[in-house]
Amino acid sequence: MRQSREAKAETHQAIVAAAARRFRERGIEGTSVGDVMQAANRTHGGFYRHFESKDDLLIAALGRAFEEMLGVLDQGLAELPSQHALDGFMRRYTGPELVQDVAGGCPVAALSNDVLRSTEAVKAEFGRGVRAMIATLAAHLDGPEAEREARAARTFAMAAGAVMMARASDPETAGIVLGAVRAEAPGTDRRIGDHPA
Amino acid sequence: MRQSREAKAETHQAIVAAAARRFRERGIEGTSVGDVMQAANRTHGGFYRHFESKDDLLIAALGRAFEEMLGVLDQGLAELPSQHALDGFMRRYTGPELVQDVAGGCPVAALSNDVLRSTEAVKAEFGRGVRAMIATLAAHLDGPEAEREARAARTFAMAAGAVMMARASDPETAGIVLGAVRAEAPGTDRRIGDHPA
DNA sequence: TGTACATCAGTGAACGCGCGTTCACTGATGTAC
DNA sequence: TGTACATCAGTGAACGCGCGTTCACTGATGTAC
Repeated sequence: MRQSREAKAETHQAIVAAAARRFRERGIEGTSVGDVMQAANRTHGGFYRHFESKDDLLIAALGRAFEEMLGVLDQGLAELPSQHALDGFMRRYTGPELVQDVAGGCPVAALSNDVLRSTEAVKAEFGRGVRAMIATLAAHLDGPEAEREARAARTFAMAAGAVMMARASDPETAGIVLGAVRAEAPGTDRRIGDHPA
Repeated sequence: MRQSREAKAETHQAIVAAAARRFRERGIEGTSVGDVMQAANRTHGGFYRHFESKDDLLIAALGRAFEEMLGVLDQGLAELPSQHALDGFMRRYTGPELVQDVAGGCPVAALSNDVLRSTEAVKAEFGRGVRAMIATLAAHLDGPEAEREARAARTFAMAAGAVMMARASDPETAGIVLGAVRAEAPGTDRRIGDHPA
């Protein structure tokens, strides 16, 4: 039974939304087309009316996941004075709420290793998301533009690296890593080799 | 034809060495037991004389990969004065040699997302490796002990995060991220929100 | 030290299973007149 | 606006394939005497 244009668009969105969560939660290879379609309350056969391949879906799902994450980021940064933007970001990004929510958390922290082994098209979409994250964070800082981007990129790299390491470790190790980046002097701006005051 | 104890030990090491590279290169789900055994010049059926399961092999392979990485780290840090240990580490870890060599590079940068979705036993082994990396780096710093560990953990998180993001992105984005953490003021010690001098 | 036998490392076929993708089919939607 | 027909969204069976694991078998190694 043919569905209306609206119904098709709804299905499309449901598939992308389900995929954006599943891919983050279970990884690319750990997520099957059937899983996604079931989560979207459809049968697997209809999948190819919407996407050319699983990779095609992955690209759409990455776009969606980054959009969601940029929303969380913007919301968290909205009311912060610029001198607290970086540590506000760091505290939120490495906090239990986002660390525990793999399916709804940052695609960088959930899928970097999977995307590494994907096609150039997937990496291009991922790179677009990474630059959007850095740009959004940088927009909340002050100082010369090139330097704001670099500071944003360093903080983001530290936050994402810490979350990935913590999630892949036992709880004790996770605590050490997250504690270090969240500490009273978490620093992403002090020169390497300098000693904290 | 039964093999001698020595021959068995040789086979065992060959399997672990092959697995340590394959898992990093292709991921956990992307690496089959057959692949590994072929790389070790054996047939797949003999695998279960050495390991109880693929997960059991993964644990051994992680141990091996961390050992290799600790060797690289120690070697790179050996002749550096302590005030340059962190930026020496950062430059080596984020340099093209290690970034491009996924199979022989850091297991954290290659497998964090895969391990995240593995069993507790695998995470425990991974956590052990992470702590060993941090401890080795911290041993080359000076200052109070707790603070050395925190600085080492922050730098390691930033380096690993940057490499993971860069590998999963298009070359342009990779350049931005790696450039930021390798910049003349790469800083992992300055307080968040401070402006560089 | 020599002999007889038990052990077991490694082989390669086979297992059941889930995967991505294809396909014939259905019937409601969209379109041409 | 009404009618006749083409389109195509969604269904569910089927495809070929590679996976982790098991198994009967082999013959050299290890061991008991």
